[in-house]
Amino acid sequence: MCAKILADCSPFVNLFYVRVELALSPTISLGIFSDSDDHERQERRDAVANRQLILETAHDLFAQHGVAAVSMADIAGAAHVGKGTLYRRFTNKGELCLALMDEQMRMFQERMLNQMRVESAENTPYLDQLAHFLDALVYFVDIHIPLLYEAAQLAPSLESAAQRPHFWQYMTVRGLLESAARAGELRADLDIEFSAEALLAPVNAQVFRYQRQILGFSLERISAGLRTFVAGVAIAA
Amino acid sequence: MCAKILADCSPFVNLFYVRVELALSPTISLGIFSDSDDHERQERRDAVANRQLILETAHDLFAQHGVAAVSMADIAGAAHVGKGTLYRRFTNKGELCLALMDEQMRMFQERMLNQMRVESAENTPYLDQLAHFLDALVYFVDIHIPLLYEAAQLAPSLESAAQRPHFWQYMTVRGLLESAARAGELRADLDIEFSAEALLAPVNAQVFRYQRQILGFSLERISAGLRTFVAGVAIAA
DNA sequence: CACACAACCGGACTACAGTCCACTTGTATC
DNA sequence: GATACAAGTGGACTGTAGTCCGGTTGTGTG
Repeated sequence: MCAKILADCSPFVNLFYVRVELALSPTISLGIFSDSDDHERQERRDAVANRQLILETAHDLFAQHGVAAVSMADIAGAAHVGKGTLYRRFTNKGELCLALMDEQMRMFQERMLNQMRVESAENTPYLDQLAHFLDALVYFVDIHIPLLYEAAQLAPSLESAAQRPHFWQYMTVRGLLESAARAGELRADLDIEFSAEALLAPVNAQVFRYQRQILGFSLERISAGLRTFVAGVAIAA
Repeated sequence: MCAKILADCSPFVNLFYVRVELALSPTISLGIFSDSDDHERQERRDAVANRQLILETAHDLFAQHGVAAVSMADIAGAAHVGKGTLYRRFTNKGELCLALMDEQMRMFQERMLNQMRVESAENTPYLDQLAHFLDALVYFVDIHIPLLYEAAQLAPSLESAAQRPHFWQYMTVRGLLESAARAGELRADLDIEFSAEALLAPVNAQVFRYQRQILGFSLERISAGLRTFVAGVAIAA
């Protein structure tokens, strides 16, 4: 599925951005690009209430004891809900973690999208836009690292939703690199798809957490380092 | 502990290489740099036999059913050994996976060490050495990715042994970058420690597996991409 | 309003990682 | 060879993720 979306995508940042956002919206489970009223049989009212209840309960428990220390049974218990109900709403703990940051993720995407629109209008070089994006991403990831890390560890299958955060990041970076290439900002020989992955690799939850907690890198340092690597893919000035 | 070793380490590649290897040898559990006969009370003969038996059994089961599909209980059962015994030898599944590739890892280190010695003698630029190292690493990681991935997922604590493979890779890359810096091959502003991490990030088991299995990148492609990124940290020619 | 059925719910159940501890055995010492 | 005890051993036990299924309830249709 990812591959299909990827293949279909228009190279224009703004366009595919919105599309990706749509495609990955959790309320629209099927019908990838159908944009409005596919009333795919709504969730029942009690189910919606439960989802909300679970999310709030999980949020509180996570805040109180840390993500890793809270079990699914704990959440179900605290929300006075059976485990079956919990797992019907969120197929695994990683999914729940992702759902918990869904709204903020959405806002972050929105913000980045806007920023890129503005910067494009101002003719900011695409590689600068890329650096700005990565900078913002570093700070965003740092805030949500407990949830992101947990989600990454508990992803059962590789194709699964745990890759969702990574996916739009990838599409964005790739889009910016492609734009940069068209604008002649890039070294000619560059493998854009690989480069997008490589630039995002240090922001992978596992890698990022290691850099922060074991190596003690500051956010500024990581961000600056990434900026250097972005500069590395530019044509020699 | 890692931090300490790291701090103490001589910047000379060859030296710290050997030291790291020594320090991380699984048979020498304590006494980090004591180099020869600390007869730290040997394992009992039956224990040694069991370790071997377990390793062989695990190897066979993994080969037959895949790493993920084999449980610790399976291994214990097939080896006619209690779970207590199994866990006394290998504190978790990740540790067992690492032990399983210990010898080949050792040989790989040896090979790389030799190669770097030769290339240094021939005055091969350090950045070229680095590219060669990363190239070899990509192929090595690919062979052992099932074990490496499992080990990475099952690492309980960050400081734990699961970082062992990463650690010497890091020391090597960092050492090469430092040598390159001294030789004036590097951009002046470069953050060497971060760069070492960033160059290795695409070889992180999770990231690497994603690139291979979902994105379908070939080994050649990854290797070539990394080479480009190494070139990116060089001074403009 | 009554009916049907899909969606929902709770909690018992399985499978697995990892711990614990009472018991056994190898080995160093005299 | 007898003794002491550290090291090793097996398997019962705990805690957690995730599945399953019989019973319940909300909602669209006549």
